[in-house]
Amino acid sequence: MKNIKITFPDGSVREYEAGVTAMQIAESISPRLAGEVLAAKVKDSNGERVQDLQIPIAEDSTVKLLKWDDDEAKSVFWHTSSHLLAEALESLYPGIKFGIGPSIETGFYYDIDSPTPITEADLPAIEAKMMELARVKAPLVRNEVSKAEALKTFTEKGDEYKLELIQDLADGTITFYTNGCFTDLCRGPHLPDTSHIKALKLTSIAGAYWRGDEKRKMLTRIYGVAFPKKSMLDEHLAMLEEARKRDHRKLGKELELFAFSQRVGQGLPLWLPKGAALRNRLENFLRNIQQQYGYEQVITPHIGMKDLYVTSGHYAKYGKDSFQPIRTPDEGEEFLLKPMNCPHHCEIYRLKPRSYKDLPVRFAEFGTVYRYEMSGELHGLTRVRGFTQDDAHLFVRPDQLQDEFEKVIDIVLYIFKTLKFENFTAQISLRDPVNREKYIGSDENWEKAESAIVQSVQNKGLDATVEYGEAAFYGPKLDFMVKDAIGRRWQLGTIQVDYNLPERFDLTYKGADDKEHRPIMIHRAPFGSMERFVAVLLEHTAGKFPLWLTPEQAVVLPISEKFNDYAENVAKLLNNSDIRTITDTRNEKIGRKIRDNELKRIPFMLIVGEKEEAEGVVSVRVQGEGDKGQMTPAEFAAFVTDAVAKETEPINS
RNA sequence: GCUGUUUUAGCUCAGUGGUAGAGCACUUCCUUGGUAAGGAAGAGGUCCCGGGUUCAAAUCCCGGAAACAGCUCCA
Repeated sequence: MKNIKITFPDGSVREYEAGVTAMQIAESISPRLAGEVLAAKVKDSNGERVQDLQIPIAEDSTVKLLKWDDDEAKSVFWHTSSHLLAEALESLYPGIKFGIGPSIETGFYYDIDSPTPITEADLPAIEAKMMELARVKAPLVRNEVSKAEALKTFTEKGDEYKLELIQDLADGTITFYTNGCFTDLCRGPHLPDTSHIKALKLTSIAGAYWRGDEKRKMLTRIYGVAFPKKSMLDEHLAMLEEARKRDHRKLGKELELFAFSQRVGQGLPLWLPKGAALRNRLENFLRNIQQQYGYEQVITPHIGMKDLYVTSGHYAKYGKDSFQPIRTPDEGEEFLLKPMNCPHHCEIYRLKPRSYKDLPVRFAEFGTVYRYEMSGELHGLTRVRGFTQDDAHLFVRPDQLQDEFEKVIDIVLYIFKTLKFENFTAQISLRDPVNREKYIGSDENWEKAESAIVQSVQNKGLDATVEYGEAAFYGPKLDFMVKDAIGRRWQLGTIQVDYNLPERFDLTYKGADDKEHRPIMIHRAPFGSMERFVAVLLEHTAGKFPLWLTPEQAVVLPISEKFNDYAENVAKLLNNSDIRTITDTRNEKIGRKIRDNELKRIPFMLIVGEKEEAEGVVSVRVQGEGDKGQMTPAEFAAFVTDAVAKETEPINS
């Protein structure tokens, strides 16, 4: 028997007989490893792949034995869990048909078409069945089958969904996996057997269109998550519970930042006094930065003639699915609520002839726009029908594009740094290479714009993913995404190159050659929208905003009503020094006042009683930390002012 | 928009075909205190909206709205 060399991630090499399996390799190293290993990542002359532990390895390879801590192992684990779910469903609901059942970021799901409806109430019974089946320690058996065989199997079973999937596969690449009585069309890989699954929870049930197509049948999707240890499941559920407490919709209500009213309308947020003040501070913060970068503020109306959007091309694309035109007493006169600010800004650009020496021109506006999002899409402040973009449009010469694009990246990164957003990802969105007809503009311009973005990202050392097919219909873009409390991904900042609108609005500038040239437009919004940004900020900070942003910075707590006057004086003094200070003069004990104000997340509590009044000081308590000793109100004001300045240090220092 | 669930006091939520409930918050009174909930009394409701069934509907049925989860969509 021939020997092969297996190289491990640490560089060490061992020899095995050809045909050894990853499981046998693990066993040869240690029994404990053999117990923990879930799958193997094998790299040989055919490339790198994750595969079953039982697949023989025939040639010299690099092998990584994957354990739970590897994300790839988790995927395998959850993929097998979805097969376990299917097995349980098939035994509980005879005649059930299956769509697809993959692993996802945190868990797995299976799409099913059941003859009897399955509801949330049925989930515990399904969980119990799954655990029962898992304990049997059924191996997952891999079988390679021909397309004809595969078709025959599922024709007999009467599962049209699997048949449709098989039709799309090439002969010779089809594999089945069987666990217990359940056989599924599946590429794998899988766990060696189901006994690794020690704890699981079916988390939710919802409809999902077959193959993601809203014109096709809606299947039932059951979501779940599974773990190799019970304690891991408990931890995971506790984490979800914690995350729910950070939900911006809950915090926004508790902290009285924003609200919705059925009478005002769906998806139309009402900013309450504290929320509005917070938003104003954010806007001023960005205004200051933009001023340093040479932006000019403009203000444009909330509506525009329908013709404006016919010119921009938006009417043709979105007209039917938007808020419908506003009519006037004048026959045939129609206005649209503005769904974006760019057309208005283009008109400002057009107002006078521009010279190449004037460029770049940068128009910024906190512009409120209205989009008729489908009702099922609305979500707290992250997806609304009326929102304010921190919008700006830069009109640049081709030779300025790169530099301007990079400066916008600088602004976005500065904002994220100031607000301590560390877990963002950058995504370059390019055209779908197949469906080019979805996009307007010439190939040449698209290629220039796409390469400008890719180059800028490289120059800034940004780690960005590239997504094809995610570009806007008028140009490619760079988006900055963050995750919310429960792992949903939202786009915040966006920078988009646009060759299209300058064309449609016939924007020009006079070049050094005395000829008319076409400027390039950059749309950009570092926050994305004020609404979404505040939502994400709320979830990131769990409502404990940085000092410079927080609605109330300090609250004065008198020990008893006898010191209310002193408390009011201290608050007045601090407010005069621009420290946002309130008082709590309720007839309550100090312990009660501390508790209530801790829960309101006010950063500083200033406790005043007999001692403090006599000495003209306050006792400072930091939210979440406790007593920090005494200082005079003036010292406290200086301290806070200094802390605020540090949080919002200007870019150039 | 689609599938499913939900909607009861300012908030969080019990509840039942026959007089509407709790805790917190609120008001008043007592208490005047030293670092995370002092005590008592009181007030507060279109039980989401509109129809139907019934002697009787907040509860059952139908329609609608909104919220939530997911899908689809996102200039």
